[in-house]
Amino acid sequence: MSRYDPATLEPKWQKAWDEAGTFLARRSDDKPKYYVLEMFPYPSGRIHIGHVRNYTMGDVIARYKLATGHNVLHPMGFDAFGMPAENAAMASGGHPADWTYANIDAMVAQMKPLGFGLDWSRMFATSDPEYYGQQQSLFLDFMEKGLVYRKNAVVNWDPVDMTVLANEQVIDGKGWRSGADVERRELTQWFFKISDFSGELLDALDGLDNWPAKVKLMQANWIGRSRGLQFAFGMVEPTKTHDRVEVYTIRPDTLLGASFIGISPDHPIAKELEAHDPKVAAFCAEARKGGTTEEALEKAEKLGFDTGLKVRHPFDTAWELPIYIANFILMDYGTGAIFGCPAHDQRDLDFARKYKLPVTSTFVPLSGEHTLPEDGGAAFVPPKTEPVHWTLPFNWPEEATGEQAIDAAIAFCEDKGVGQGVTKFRLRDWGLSRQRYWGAPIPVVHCGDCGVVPEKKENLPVVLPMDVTLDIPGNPLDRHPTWRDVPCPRCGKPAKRETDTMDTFVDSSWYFARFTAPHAKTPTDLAEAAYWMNVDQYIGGIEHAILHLLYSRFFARAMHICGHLPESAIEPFDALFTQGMVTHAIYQTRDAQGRPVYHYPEKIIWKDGKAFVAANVTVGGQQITVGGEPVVTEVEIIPSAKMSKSKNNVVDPVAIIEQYGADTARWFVLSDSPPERDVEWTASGAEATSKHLARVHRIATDIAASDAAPNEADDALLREMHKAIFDVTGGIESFGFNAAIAKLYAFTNTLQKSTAGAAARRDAMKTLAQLMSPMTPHLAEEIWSMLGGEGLIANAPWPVADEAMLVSDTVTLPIQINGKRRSEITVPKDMPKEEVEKRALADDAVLKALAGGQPRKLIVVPGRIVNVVL
RNA sequence: GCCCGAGUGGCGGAAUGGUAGACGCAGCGGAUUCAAAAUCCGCCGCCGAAAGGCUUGCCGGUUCGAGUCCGGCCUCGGGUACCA
Repeated sequence: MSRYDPATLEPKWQKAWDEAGTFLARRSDDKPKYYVLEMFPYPSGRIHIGHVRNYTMGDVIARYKLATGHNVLHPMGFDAFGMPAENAAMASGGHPADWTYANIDAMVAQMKPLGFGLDWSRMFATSDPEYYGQQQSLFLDFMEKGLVYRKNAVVNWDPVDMTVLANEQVIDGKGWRSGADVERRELTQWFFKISDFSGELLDALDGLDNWPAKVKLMQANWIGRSRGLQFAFGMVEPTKTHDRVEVYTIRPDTLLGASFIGISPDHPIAKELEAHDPKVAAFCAEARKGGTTEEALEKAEKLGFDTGLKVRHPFDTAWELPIYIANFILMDYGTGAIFGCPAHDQRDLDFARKYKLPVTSTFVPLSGEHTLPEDGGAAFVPPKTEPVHWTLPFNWPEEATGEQAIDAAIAFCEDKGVGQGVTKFRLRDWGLSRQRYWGAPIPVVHCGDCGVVPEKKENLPVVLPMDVTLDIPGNPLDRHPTWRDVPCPRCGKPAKRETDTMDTFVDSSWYFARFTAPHAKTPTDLAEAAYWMNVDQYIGGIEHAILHLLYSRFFARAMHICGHLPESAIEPFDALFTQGMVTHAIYQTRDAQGRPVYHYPEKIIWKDGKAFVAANVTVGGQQITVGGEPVVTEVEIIPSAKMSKSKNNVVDPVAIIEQYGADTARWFVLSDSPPERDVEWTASGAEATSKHLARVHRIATDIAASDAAPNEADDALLREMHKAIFDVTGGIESFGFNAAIAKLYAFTNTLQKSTAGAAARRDAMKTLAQLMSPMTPHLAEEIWSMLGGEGLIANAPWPVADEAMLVSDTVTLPIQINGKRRSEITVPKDMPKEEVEKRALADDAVLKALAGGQPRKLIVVPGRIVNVVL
C-alpha cells in the first residue's frame, strides 16, 4: 500500500498538466470564457504567505470554472518597476534591472511548485521594454486626446540630499537617509486628467453589483462630490495683483459665522507678500516644512500668520475679516483659500482660539443642553441631515437641516449676485511624474524652439539606459548626457529628453488588458480584448481599494477613447473580491541616528518572552560573541501590520512547501480564516493539515481495494455526498473557502466511518476528490487515477447535487421559552402550523413553564423554531 | 485628523434576525504497542457540587427572539493621492 508522498506525486501531476496544456488559454467559441485574475506581485525576491493565499484563492476559482465548463484565462506577471530595486542598488551596488529580473526568476521558481493553474505563456514584467513601450504609446495617445497636461505640484524635498522623497521616505517629517527636515517644494509635473471623469467614475459605481459595498463607498468618498458656493471676498485695500480672494465653501449656510480668511502659503497673494516681506517669507518657509501627505497636513500643529490684509463680508461691507496665511490649507484643494467658521468646525475653532478671533454660532441644537463654542464648548457639527435651530438664517426657517440651509444659502447668494453654486469633486488629477530612474520613461522631448514634443511612435520604446549608477542621490537620467541629449522629433535641433519616469500605478492600470494579448504590436489586440475582457473575477488586497482600482477604471475609459478597448470594457472588473491581509509583528531596533531598523522574524531570538536580535557588532567580518552567545539587542515588537518588504516582516512559505508539499500549503492557507479577513500569520497547524491529507489518501487507498457488497448504509452515504456537493459548491461560489473546507472535513469523517458498499464508497470518494480538487489538485488527481477516473480530474465535469437527495422527511424544531432554548421536538417536515403548536404546548418543558396557565403568545416559524412567550 | 473595515472559547473560526461555539488546532483521557511514532475512540466556553446561571469588545435601543439591525463609545487594522 502506497503512502501519501507529495514530493513525488506533486511534480508528477504538474508535468501531466503541462503536457496536456490544461491551463493554456485560447480563444474558443464553444464554451463561455472566464477571466480570473489576482493582483500581480511586486518582485521582492521571495513569495510570502500573503501571495500564496491570494493566488490559491484565484486558483480555486480558476479550476472550479474550468470544471464547470468555462474557457478560463488565468495569467500571471510582475509589477516590476518601483523604488525597492533602486534601494537595493543603493544599498549593495548592482543595477535595478539585474536585481529585479533575478527576483522574478526566484519567485517563479517558488510559485511553480505550488501547482497553480496559470497560463505561464502570457507572463510579462512591466519593466520589459515590450510592455512599457506600449505604455509609452498609450501615453502619446492620451496626450493627443487631451488627457495629459503639465502643471506645478508640491513634492517632498530633502534639502540635504537635494532630491525628491516619496512619502514612505519621510519619517517623522525627516528625510530617511539625511535625517534633514523635509520641505515642500513645487515642481512642474505631468498629470492625467482623471478629474474629467469624476462624475462618471462616481456614478458608474452603482453598476458594479459584484463589488464589495465598502470599496464602492470608499471610492465614492474619495471622489467626493460636493455642492458648494464659489464666491469672492473683496479686499479692503487691494494688493498689486489682487483685489479679491476667491473662496469655495460647502457650508455657505454658516457665512454669518465667518471670522477669518485663510489662504495657503502657496496662494498667489501669499507669494506676492513673501517677495517683499521677510516675516511673511519666514512664516511661509516654516509652513512649508514637513511632508505632503494629507495625514501630515491634518495632524500638524495649525499655524497662522496675520497678513494685516482685510476683506469685506459680502453681506455687510462694514464687516471686515482678517486674512491669515495658514499651513493647513493646500493650494491643490478648491481655490487655496477658505473662510473660517469656528463655531461649526473644530479645526477653525482651534485656530480662532489660538489667534483670538471671534466665534459666532449660527445654529444650535433643537433641544438638550448645549454649551456654545463662544462660551468654551466644542464646535457644533451635527450631521447635515439633522434638523437644528438657526439663530442666523438668511432665507430659511429657524428649524431646518444643514442640507436645506445649504441649498437655500446657495439660492440666496446666487439671487443677490454674491456667488455661484458649483459642484466640485475632491478627486484631484493624477500626478504621474516621478523623479526616479526605475520606471517607464515619459516619451517626450523638450526643445528650445518647439517646446514639449511627443516622441515619434516609431522611436518607441524609449528604453532606459543601462549604464547608470545609483550611488549618489537623485535621478541618474538627469546626469546621463548621451541618453538625455536627442534631436527634437519635430525640428531636428538639439533637444533634451524628459527625465521623469511614470508612477508605477500607471504600469498596473492596464496590465489586465495586456494579458489578453501580451505580445501584440499595439497596446491591445482588439479582437482578443473583446473576447477576454472583462476580468470576470478580480482578487486582491483591500489596500488597493481606492488608488489602483480607481486608476484602472480611469485607464479603461481612456483606452476606450483611444480605441484600445471596446466600450463594454470601460469597467474592467466585473466582480471584485478583496482578501484580507496577512499580518505579522514587526521587529524593530533603532540605529545610532535613531532611525528604525527592521529585522526578519527568523532572525529573532526569543528569551523569557522577550525578543532579541544579534547585535550588529562584527570584527573582521566575525560576529562578536560572549561566552559563545551572540551579543544581542532587545527588539521592540510592533504588534501586527501588513506584511511588507520594507518592514522585513514577511514570512517565507517555502519551508512549509518543502516539508509538507504544495497541497498542504494551499489547504492550510484557505482553511480556518475567512478570505476577506486579515490574519495574523502562524505556521502552527500545517502539520495537522498534512496529516489530514494523508488520511484522505489512506481512505482512498482502502476504498480502491474494497469489495464490500451494497447495503442499507449506501443511501445515507449518498445523501451526505449530495449535501457535501451542495455545500462545497456554494462555499466556492461565495468565497467561503474556509466553510467549504469545514464541510469537506465533515464529509471525510462520514465517509471514513461509513459501512456502505464498495460502489457507493467509490462514488463518494471520487466526488470528495473532485470537491477537493480546486484546493488540493495534486492529491485529487492521484485519487482520481487510483479509482479509475477518466482523464484528468482538472477536466472532469463538476458534480451536481441532486436536490431530491438534500431533503429529509422530518425536521427538529427547537422550542424557546421567552427566547431561551428549553426543549426540542421532531415533527414531519410538512406538519401544519396548528399541529406543531399543539405538539409544542404538550412538551414537558413547556407544560412545566406554563404551570397550568396560557402562553401570552406562541410563535411558530415553520421548519425553523417555536417560541413560547409567557 | 478624515474615510473604510474588524472584534465570538486557550487559538483559527461557524452561524438566510431563529438551538451561539459547526469544522479545525492545541490540550486532556483511553485503545493499540515491550516502548514510542503513526493510527483509532472519547472529552473539551466560563462559573457552579448540582440545580442552574452567565457568555459574541463596552453602553443603550428595536424585536416574541440580536453575534447578526439601529445609536453612542473603546481597541485594532487598511487607506490618506510619491510604498506597492
